[in-house]
Amino acid sequence: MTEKNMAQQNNNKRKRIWSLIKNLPAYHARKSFLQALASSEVVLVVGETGCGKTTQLPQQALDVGYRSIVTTQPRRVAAISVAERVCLERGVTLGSQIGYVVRFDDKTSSETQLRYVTDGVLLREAITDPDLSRYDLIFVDEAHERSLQTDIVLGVVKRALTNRRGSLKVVVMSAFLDTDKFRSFFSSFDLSILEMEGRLYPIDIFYIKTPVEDYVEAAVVACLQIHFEESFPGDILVFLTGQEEIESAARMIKERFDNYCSYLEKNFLPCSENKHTTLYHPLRVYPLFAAMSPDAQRAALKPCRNQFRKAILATNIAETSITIPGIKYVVDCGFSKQRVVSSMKCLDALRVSPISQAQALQRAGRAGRECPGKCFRLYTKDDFDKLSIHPVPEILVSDLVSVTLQLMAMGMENPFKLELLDNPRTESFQYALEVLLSIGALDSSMKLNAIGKQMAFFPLSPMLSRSLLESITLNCSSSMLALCSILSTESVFQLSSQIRESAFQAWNKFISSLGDHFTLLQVFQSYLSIPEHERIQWCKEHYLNYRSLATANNIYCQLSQLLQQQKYSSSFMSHLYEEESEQDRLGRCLVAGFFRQSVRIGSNCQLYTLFEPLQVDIHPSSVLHRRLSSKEEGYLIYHELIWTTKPYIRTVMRVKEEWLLQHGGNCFQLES
DNA sequence: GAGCACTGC
Repeated sequence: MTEKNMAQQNNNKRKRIWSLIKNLPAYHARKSFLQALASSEVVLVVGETGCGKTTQLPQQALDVGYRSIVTTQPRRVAAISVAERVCLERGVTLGSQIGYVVRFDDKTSSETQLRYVTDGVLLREAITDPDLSRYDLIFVDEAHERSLQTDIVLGVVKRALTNRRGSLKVVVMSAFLDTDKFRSFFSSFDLSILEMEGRLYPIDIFYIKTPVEDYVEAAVVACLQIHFEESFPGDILVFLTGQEEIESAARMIKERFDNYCSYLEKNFLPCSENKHTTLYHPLRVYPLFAAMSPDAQRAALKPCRNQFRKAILATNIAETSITIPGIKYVVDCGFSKQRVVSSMKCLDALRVSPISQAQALQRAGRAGRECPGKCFRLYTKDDFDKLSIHPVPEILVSDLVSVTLQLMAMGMENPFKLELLDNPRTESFQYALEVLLSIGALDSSMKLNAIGKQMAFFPLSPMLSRSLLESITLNCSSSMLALCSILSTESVFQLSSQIRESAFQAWNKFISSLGDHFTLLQVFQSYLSIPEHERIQWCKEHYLNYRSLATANNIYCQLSQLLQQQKYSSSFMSHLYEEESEQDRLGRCLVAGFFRQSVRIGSNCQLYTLFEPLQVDIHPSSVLHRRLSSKEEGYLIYHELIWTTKPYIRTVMRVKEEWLLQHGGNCFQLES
């Protein structure tokens, strides 16, 4: 028999094993899952939220003798809460047989056989163990969300399957799956597909008859209509796109509801409490978005015991991240803010764009978790049909510098070759390689060098990693650790229009004339000097975001530990620039990581980026905004470039020309 | 003088 024939026969054998098991009730699912697992290398499980796939299937695998199982989740909270639930179901202590690992929190031990992890954690493990050899079974959950990390995990897992034929099995789980895509992605393996029945209650979906111009107005009307016409109890969840929309909708609902109530009371109702409550129930409005304080978020989630009806106005944080009890009605505006691909490199732009059908289903599903519900879509059925079925995979619109470094650290010399569900444009990878080369992570043959390996070791952006490594050489790593930590977190300055004056006054003492980097460092170092139990109060007094600072502190501790593990030899350190101030040395380190993001100050404070021919402005939130004198010359570096009404640079600092010359990766030379 | 959807190591 020829080789070709043998290959063909093997292929046929695989095809025959492939099976499709449709809509299994839960009691059948158990048997079928174990059969599928026994006969295939890859199992795709499709099932809505609540079908028990995440909690039940890994336990079944445990019961039939798999001894090292991992289940990945895109989000921390999910990994933690699922692990806790499974432990409760089995009556075992968290961290013994079953545990979880998320950043800053490892609840596993040597006896742990089933671990729930975020996919970022698994990718980090893959750097030291690219074939994931410590696991015999890997579950990848929420694959339909197509997050950057999940897509990369799927690529790495497929590679491990190929390298470890026979000793590894994979289960991909999702709510609604592009089955064909996943089937062809895993076509070289024995594959089973399992569909499990969800436990969602039926949801009636209503469309608007004619398109609306202003969906915020439409959402307000819909919300009030539901309140007055639909049965009580049952809370309302309204999906809008951002803080501004949510706040104005909240104002409008409150206003109109109050007006209507006083109109009713004046004209129809005697002032009797009883009659009052039988004719209409009170309505309370709660905003919900990520930037809110945890206290305010909790208020929106607190059950109201049917004393009034809640209307929660949320961003897509309520789509996946936060589950709100008591929701019976969903209003969906059909839009969300999404990152859009930009022709310009390293430029973020958010735009309000139509959601996908999958997202619309997800939003509607929020109405049927506890009882039959209703979903009111503020768009026509025609418009729904025109929506794309699946969301744009994140990998197609993301910056790949970090991911490329990680893949190379796993030993892939050519990350282009990793098989992925959707391949990013070649330019994205090429750009990533170009960046890595220029900041010194690659040698001239484009292979990862010692510095690059070190950079991948830290959970930081490659540019920050580069700055951190430079700071070891220049003997200022302790302050750089703090700077890296605070630069890795979201904004610490809490903006609110009412308290602007007093907030600016409170921030004044932190401000550094060099720019935002040292201002932030000043804030963080002051925060660290405050006793722990006084920190929350201190943040309140200074209008600072406690959550961000606490996260920065966690990162700071993690980075310090990692740095200690590394034990850099003294040959790594130099005595260069010893006579300079620490600030100057820190500046040099930042330039070593971020010189690609440098800007020349031209006449009249016109700013031009040096790597892309682009004129930019300093964002009004920067301490250097309007602080450059009209005759000032020189250079700046920035941490972020964002496109809103025009290109803005955010988190900006002044740098010296000689720093660019000496730490700019040989990209600069003096004009003759 | 403008405005930051959401995750993650």
